[in-house]
Amino acid sequence: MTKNLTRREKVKLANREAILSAAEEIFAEKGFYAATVDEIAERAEFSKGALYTYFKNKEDIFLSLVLDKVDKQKEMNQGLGASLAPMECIKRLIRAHLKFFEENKEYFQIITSERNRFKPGTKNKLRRELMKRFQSYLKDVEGLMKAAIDKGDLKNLTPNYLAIALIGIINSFTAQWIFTGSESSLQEMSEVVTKLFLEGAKA
Amino acid sequence: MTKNLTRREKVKLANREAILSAAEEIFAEKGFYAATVDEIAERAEFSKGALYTYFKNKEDIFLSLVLDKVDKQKEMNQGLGASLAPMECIKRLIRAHLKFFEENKEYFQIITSERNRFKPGTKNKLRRELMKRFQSYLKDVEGLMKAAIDKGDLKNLTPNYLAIALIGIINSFTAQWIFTGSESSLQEMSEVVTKLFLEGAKA
DNA sequence: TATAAAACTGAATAGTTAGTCATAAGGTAC
DNA sequence: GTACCTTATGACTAACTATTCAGTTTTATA
Repeated sequence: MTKNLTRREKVKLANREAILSAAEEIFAEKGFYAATVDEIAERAEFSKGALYTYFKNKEDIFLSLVLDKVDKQKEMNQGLGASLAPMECIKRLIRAHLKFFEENKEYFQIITSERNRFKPGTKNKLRRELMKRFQSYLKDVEGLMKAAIDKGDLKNLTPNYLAIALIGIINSFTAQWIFTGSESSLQEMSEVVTKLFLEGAKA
Repeated sequence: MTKNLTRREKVKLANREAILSAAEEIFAEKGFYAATVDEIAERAEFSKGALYTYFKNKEDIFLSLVLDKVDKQKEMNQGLGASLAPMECIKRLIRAHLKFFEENKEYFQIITSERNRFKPGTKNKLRRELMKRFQSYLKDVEGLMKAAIDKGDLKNLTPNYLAIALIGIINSFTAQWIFTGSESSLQEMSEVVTKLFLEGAKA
């Protein structure tokens, strides 16, 4: 699918990816404001000026990056088979989420750090787009919860609350995994997370 | 207890609080780097120079603020009666947490945004202190979980995981509450949160 | 009220950084 | 090989911001 591109176009695309990848690391480590364009350029092995032929400005780098990842995550969700029994779907969702964050921990750090700044009221088109996708993402999980409730698999609670709780547990495990040095495997937490979410803590 | 302070000392203390309160709003809104000392000074109705008679520098303002709040939160935890049955304790912990975040949403925003930057390796004394207190905070919740397990009230899972899950659910509800405009009461979520944590989602 | 100490002010300083642009290098097509 | 076009470079600019400090105002005391 990356075919019927000229050599030049392919190089351009690869360079773009390299810049985004460098930016991901820097933004994760320092946050949007403390990260400098110079540093991103250096890590990507380009001059600063070159970055501006790929992206309009620093914010454009940032938002392109996050947008790409949000889409990848959403794609992943769709790929986990809505045809399955809702319950099985939820188990897979948990595993897929943990896998995604394990493979994209910089992204996780970026969104947890910067989500506050995506709040309503912003004029920027990309930011609005991003907010829209965050919301649509939550809605997807909610939809899954609703299906499971209708099937009688889950308690009849507001799907929104179920989704918030599940995402919260996943995020919390991910954050702690990162904080403690990301040494073990995050995916291995799937069973505990699933058990805690479905069965609860009570004996 | 604020007695046997001279008038001057009392004013000084009040001013310090005012500056921290202004800083809290600005830091929550913009994050540490994007917040400017000018803006904090203006909101606190002081000149920029005056801030430097109260605090060593911008970071000192920030860390003093967070340290104060961490301590308040810890204090709150201790105040909820360790003598009670563990189960009752957990219920109160959930309510107390939600209440605290409802009353300190700026603090919540600040720590979720900046926690990444508190990671190991920092030389700064205050930062290390802060990290230590975060850890000790998690340990407190873990201790509670352990007590409840020993009593046979909770499943025999790693207390660390139980604590992570509960904190995750609470944080997630808080984040969503803030994201959607903080209009309803967050404390009212206590029952849902408790139910989800203890009973789980499964029907 | 006079005096000294404390606290405040805001302009000046020193440093940083996003973004630009004239110039150079590299690639493409004939 | 040459003329042309695309991309890369990095010094430069303009703007911003943390911190300082000399001079001013306020407060406490006697």
